[in-house]
Amino acid sequence: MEKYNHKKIEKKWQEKWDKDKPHKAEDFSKKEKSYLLIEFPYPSGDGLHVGHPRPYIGMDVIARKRRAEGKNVLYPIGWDAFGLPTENFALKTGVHPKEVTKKNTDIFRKQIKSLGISFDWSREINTTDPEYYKWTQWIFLQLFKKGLAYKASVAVNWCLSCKIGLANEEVVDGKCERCGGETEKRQKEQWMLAITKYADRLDKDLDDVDYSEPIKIQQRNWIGKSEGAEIDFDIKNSDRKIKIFTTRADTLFGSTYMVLAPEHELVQELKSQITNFNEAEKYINDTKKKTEIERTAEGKEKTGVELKGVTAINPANKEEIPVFIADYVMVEYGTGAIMAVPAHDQRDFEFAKKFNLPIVEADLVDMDEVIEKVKGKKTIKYKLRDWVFSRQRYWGEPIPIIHCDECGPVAVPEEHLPVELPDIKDYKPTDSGESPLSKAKSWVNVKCPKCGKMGKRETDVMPNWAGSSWYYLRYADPNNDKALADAKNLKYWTPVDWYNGGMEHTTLHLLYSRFWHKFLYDIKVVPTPEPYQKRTSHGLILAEGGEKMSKSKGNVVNPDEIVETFGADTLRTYEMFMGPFDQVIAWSTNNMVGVRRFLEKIWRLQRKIGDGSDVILDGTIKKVTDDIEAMKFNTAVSTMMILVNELEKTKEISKNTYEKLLILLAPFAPHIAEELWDKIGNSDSILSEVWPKYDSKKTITDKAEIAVQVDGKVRATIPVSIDDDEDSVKEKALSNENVKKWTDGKNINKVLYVKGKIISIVTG
RNA sequence: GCCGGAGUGGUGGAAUUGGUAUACACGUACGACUCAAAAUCGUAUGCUGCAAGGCUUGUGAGUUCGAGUCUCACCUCCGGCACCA
Repeated sequence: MEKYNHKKIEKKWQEKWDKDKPHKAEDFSKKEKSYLLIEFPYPSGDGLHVGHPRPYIGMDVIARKRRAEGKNVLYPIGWDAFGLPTENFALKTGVHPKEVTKKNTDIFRKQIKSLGISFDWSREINTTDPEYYKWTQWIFLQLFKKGLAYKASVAVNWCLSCKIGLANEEVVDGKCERCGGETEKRQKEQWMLAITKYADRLDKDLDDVDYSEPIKIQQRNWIGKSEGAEIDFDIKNSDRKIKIFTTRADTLFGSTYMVLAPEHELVQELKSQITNFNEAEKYINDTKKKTEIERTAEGKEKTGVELKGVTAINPANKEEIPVFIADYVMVEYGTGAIMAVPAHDQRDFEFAKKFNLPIVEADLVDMDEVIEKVKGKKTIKYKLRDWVFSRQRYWGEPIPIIHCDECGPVAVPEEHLPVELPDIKDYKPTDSGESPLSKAKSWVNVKCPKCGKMGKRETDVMPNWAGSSWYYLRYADPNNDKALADAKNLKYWTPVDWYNGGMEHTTLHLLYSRFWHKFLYDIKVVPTPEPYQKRTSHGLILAEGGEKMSKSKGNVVNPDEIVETFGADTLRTYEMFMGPFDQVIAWSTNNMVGVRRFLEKIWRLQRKIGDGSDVILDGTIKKVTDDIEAMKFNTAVSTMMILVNELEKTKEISKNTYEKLLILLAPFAPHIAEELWDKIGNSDSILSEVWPKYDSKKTITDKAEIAVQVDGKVRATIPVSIDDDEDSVKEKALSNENVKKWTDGKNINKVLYVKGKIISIVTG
């Protein structure tokens, strides 16, 4: 018998799959469709590390199994290739981002192919391809036409080192999500997408999809739906009112002062009435100067200034109460103003203590009655903010808008799409925040499509989340030049049946793409209200010491080396076996050895094929089948290991048993499965084999033995058969020698028999 | 602070959802094969004890014939959110 030579085998079958394309999905096939999706990678210059393919392998196992079950599986791949690292690398080396991207995707493609993932490579897409981003721009224009893309002057989170404005979702602990650098607020004209218009549906429709519970909860928290009421407070000697939002209208009687956000416009409007306006103005300017980190780092110590001369009237008890500005109230949320109830709110309490304000317990009253009495209005507020969509960099999709002095922002006519990125020499970002594209004068200066006068192109580009917000639609029809995808294709393939990705994208990509999809649904481009029927997540793979893998720490495990020395099948099966799929786990090359041994055992089993009787496989088949669908890949593998250990002990095994084992193994270790399938005399590929069925009656292991407990402790096991009646089993248990030893001289109070499981004897 | 998730051998982890805790794998020890080593195979391996037995799923209580699993309180770790009214 030849030795198991993974290099030879894996090369052989990968070349065959490349040629025969057995993983190609068929549009409009009569078979039941199954659209499986992983998050398409960003092709970085470093290539893959061993953690990247974990989700690809997991979904590949499911894809291969479902094909064997007769489904028409779409399992596609592409490249999310716009973004900063490529641009930064290009800036450093002088190589154009386009070329960097080409080089990186070539490396990634080669690496992924070396793992034998069954992607349908005929549908490969790339977000930086003009034929692709043409449709990203097209979607933007539809948003623009419906008023959901608009330009506004907003305080954006500005990353000082990337020199780029960030969306709220991209700021973590006041720092840039990408580079970890400090951010500050800058007032800038930005393109915004009105995701808040969809807040309600993005929250509510989570009821209709099969996402894992933590994902739903995290999205709901981020959307931050909060039901309450808006109530107007009169201002003494003024016809203006202060509108507040509260979820606790029932505490209105305990409101002893009010707070406006420093940036609240009412502060300026009441200027003439405020006797200490200089003091207030200084506080407002100080607040503006603070970066996000400073504002939260100073944290708990409350600051503020009373607006002297301004007195509000509590509508519940008509009491006159003072009005403050303080930075613990945010302009962006609610109405930017609050009624403070120090007896019932921790923050108000701290503030009241510091400023010696009265703390009054509110009587328990009915919320609805109070709202009605003070003529309040029930409303719902969300924490979700509109999406800052402008980026002042080069390597992104140009926003297809032309600014005209006469007409304002005008959409580029659809027949002029794509607006391609101009080739420019200098695409360095600028401190002023002006996009590098503004330097391409001949590109920028164009005629207004509406009036024909000279106008200027928008020079901001889209964020890297744009192309990924709809890519799963393109896979349904990747080469269409009339539409983002043909309606027929979308009707056949969408929604995505199962989408697996990282938990870190829950409030970014996942939410953004749900928003775009809902919009496309509203304008009747896509046939379903939700893009993804089911969403699961995978755990990160850490380095051996339990730290995150990173180039700088030098602890990156390269899959190429593992494939070279152990083989792709070992790598694949180990990544499935190492632990629960959704859990963070540390890499261990030592532990991987066990999986290699397992595959070698299967390899050697081929010698034993002979007259052996069929081993009852039903239990194994059921367990592997169910575990794969539940993503419990680790126990699926261990179930096969148990079977293989058993087969090793027998002299001869039947061909049928061995073949079934190979079919079960194939989704995990496809190369060795194909090779062995071929070696034992099959002319067809194992890929055309049908997933084995099991007899569910035979999977119930009618245990030959059950345990006997005396006073809660197992004292014996006795043989029973499924037909034994209760009394005879009890009789058998009580007459057992070991049991007698423990019941001797005691009263037997109770004997319980749980069929097929246990006998419990209670003595007194 | 709030919202999730998790604590099981020397290690990664199993446990049919209330029914024989520690499957599977790594590691370790001993044995077989070998001149030898590697590979492979076999046996053992939660702790304690010569043994019978006792103890054991982060800690403490509770429910139950029976708890890793359910309830309450607490501790620790991981993830998310955070002056959000």
